[in-house]
Amino acid sequence: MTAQRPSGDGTIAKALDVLDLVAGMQRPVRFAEVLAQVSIPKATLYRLFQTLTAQGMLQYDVDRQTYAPGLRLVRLAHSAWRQSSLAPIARPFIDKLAEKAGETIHLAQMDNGQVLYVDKRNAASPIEMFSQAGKVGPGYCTGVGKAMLAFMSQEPQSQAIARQSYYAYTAHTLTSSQALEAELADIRAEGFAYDREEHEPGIICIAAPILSNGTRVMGALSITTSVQRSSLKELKKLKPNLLETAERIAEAATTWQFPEPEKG
Amino acid sequence: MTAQRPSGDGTIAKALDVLDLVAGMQRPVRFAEVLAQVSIPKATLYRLFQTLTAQGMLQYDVDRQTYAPGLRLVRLAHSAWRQSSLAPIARPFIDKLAEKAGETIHLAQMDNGQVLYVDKRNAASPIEMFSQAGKVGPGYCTGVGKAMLAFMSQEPQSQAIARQSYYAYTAHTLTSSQALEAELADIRAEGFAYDREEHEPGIICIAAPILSNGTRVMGALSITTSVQRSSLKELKKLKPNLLETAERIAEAATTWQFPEPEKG
DNA sequence: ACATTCAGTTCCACATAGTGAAACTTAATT
DNA sequence: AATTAAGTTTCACTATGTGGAACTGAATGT
Repeated sequence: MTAQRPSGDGTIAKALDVLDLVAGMQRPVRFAEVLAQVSIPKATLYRLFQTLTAQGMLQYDVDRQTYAPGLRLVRLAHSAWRQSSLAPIARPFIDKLAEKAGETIHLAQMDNGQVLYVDKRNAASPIEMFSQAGKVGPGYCTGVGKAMLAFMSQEPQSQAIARQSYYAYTAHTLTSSQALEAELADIRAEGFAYDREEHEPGIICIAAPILSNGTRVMGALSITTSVQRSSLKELKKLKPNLLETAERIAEAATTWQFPEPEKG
Repeated sequence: MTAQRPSGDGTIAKALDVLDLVAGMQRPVRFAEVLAQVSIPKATLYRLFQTLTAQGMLQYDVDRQTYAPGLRLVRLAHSAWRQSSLAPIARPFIDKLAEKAGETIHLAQMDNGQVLYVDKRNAASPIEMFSQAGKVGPGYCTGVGKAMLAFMSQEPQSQAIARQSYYAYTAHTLTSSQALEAELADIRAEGFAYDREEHEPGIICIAAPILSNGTRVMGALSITTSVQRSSLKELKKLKPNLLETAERIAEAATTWQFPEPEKG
């Protein structure tokens, strides 16, 4: 529930861990709350907060005496999203897929064993901002998560598998690394993944990995629906569309290149 | 063109400055490029890059040998946007205004003298993701920028005014702090601001500040259109709607409170 | 009104952690 | 093969961050 990155050494790592912690609490937090969560002496933590606040990475609410992640992050993330995520490249393909499928599309990438959603297209009710991009989810019980895990290379894969919480969100959640590994083998064989109400009751999806050169995992793409609206069987009909879109995105991503810097 | 925050001391500040720089270049950059821009010795910069990359704040492209802002930022920004921006609170009001106005709505906040867009609603073509939130713009020649500057308190205001670049984007851009200050006086008197094609040719807008308790600037709201579609005169008719929405948002924001932390 | 507690802040001797000049390796260029 | 430029490693130095402890001040209890 605590430690996130390898981290450990370095002032910067420490500062970022604290940032992560604050962000992870999902609401403004008091100094003491954080202090209780970490094994950093009071004075040190205090100075860290000061620095981060001065830097705009944290925002201090004088009235409530709470800290929350600062707006500077939003600005930085804008660049990150544009430059390092698949979202800008994938956009046109996703739009097309969303239209054809008439269901919600998710685009996700791996971040530290977790699923990081970088884009979402909802055929029915459009527009979801940062509220969706940047969201994180579990790797072991989401379609995109499993699709990515299945195709990761040995080393990071086993790390990621070990890191999962295996919390039983629903009756269908895979709750052990053994169960997950078996499932991942299937996914590798089939080339795509199901989410059989494993994360949220009633919510199902099919997901495909986005593989550069057919090997390295860059992300995953999913079509989501509910058991009320549809069924796994029905959903599977979209498999060709999903796989094709995933491939197209992979292709576009490997080709993609930022405009060369002009001299001067 | 270089220095951004007060910064100066502290390893963390240095690291974040570098991050800002990389993000600011808007494309993946090579080590040497950055080295040329900063007054940090090679070895030090090198270690900074290593640390930031290890932390997921930067992403290294092995093939191209370039660095870009990392996905960890996207995750962090998600929290920042939800907790520290006006966007989640303002959303319903903006939706309503967008519908009524039939034009594009921007929600912005101040970040370090610059305008940071935190939300955008486009009546015509929906959906714009991170591509819009997190975007920055100049303070002195945008509607939202001027609206915020006009109502800032003495000290930060003069700082912000001093920091503007006064680059002439168009023939209508205010290109001196004097001209800007005169304009700001008008805006204070009127309670809202125009953008008379000052940032982009053909693009006009009206903007209102969002003031907590009628004084402290929290952000600004604008209705944008083009001279082809409409006119300043036409736009002004929406002034009451704009002002009312801004007030409503301010009200909601001051009332707003995160659910209290549960014990345990 | 006084005592108690707890959150937040400041202090300062100490040493860890970051620094940066220089040397080195590697890859690209002539 | 010689030359340049980009990236990486080394190492002595000390600036920077550390953390125990003492202080302040507000809030709660007696």
